[in-house]
Amino acid sequence: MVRMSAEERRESVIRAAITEFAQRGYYGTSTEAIAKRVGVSQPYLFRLFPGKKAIFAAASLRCVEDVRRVVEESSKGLEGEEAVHAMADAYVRLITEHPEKLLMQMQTYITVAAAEAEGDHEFGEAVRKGWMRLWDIVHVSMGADVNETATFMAHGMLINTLVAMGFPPEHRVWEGMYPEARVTGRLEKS
Amino acid sequence: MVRMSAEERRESVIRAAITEFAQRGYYGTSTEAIAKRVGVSQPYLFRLFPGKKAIFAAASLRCVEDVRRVVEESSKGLEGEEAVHAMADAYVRLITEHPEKLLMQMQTYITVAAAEAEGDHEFGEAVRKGWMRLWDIVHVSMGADVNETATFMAHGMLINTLVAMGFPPEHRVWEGMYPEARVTGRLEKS
DNA sequence: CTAGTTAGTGATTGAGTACTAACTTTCTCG
DNA sequence: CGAGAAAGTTAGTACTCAATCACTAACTAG
Repeated sequence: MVRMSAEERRESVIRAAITEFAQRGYYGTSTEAIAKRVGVSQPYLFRLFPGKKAIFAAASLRCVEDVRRVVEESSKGLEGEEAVHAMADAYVRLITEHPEKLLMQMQTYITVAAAEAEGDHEFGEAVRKGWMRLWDIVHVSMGADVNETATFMAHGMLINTLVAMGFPPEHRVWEGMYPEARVTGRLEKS
Repeated sequence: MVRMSAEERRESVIRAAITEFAQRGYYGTSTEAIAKRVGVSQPYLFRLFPGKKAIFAAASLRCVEDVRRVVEESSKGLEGEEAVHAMADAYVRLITEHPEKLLMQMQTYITVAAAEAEGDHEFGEAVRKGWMRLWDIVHVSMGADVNETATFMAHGMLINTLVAMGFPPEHRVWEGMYPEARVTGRLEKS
């Protein structure tokens, strides 16, 4: 048994939670599954986080932040066409190497909707804030054209959807997408 | 108590299942919640469907089909710019009047990913087939330009995402979208 | 060494859940 | 009417899951 500081453990929990929640969603994921992946007893999660929802929220926000960071860093110092290419490339690489982050994003969107419907606006507010940070980064990188920004983000959402639905890279549905998008492959079982 | 034919009941179950699964996903929705909404005892669902998964699949596929039908009918006899406008308008009206169908679509995408990861390709195959039918309708309506088709679908996915995340219609994130998209409002608790 | 703090576990509980089996009610039609 | 089929119910099983409680093991400062 490896002892860690609470802060380090929380990090491990967040990473494990992303892969678990990504695959089976909030309700489909048991806290025991997360604990097993971390290598810790299930009750101990409740020392590190106040409850299951808090774990999900932490995983969600981390994911949003990861995407923002990757896109931001990829386009640093670039402008226009070059920036677009770099950002698209970076995003596709992220979700190719970490498909769980793609699914976690989609789980997040849906869960925001559910949370809002139940009167919890805090989670949604945080997610929207993270999204707008990403939006603004793309926006300035693209020369502050709202239409182009929207189209760029839209293609990102389409990539997410097609990958989630399991369209293989060679499928004709990928025609008409940024050519980089095609490298995106199948989701793996983990 | 109103007696119905099994076929009629199945229809009611599908409608109820869409609203329930849309909000809380596959695992978050109990068969009892669906039965309550239908106005029937919970075990009776298992006479009408072989199991919970079958109910979800029926709800998913119905939703995909609804979208396809609405888009197809809206663009009938139109071409190019006119068809685009009509389809966008029809889609936005559909998800404004039936927000549950928007969420159910997103639940479907995620659940396909989960099903594929567990070795069930049947469900995914059916969903992809439905999606391609929609794709092809849009494709021919838009004059068979793959880039435009992809961009159109992409904007649809972005609308889904923004609505799910709860961005209000007046939010600046809607700038740069088709103007029709803006009418889309908040999801309601039902 | 000792006292106190931090990291972690095992046992349990109470609520919920998908699904089955056996039974009852209502409709239909010769 | 009477009988079979179709529509529906009640009761129950076997199981899972988030969260709590009371406890132990390991580290650390004086």
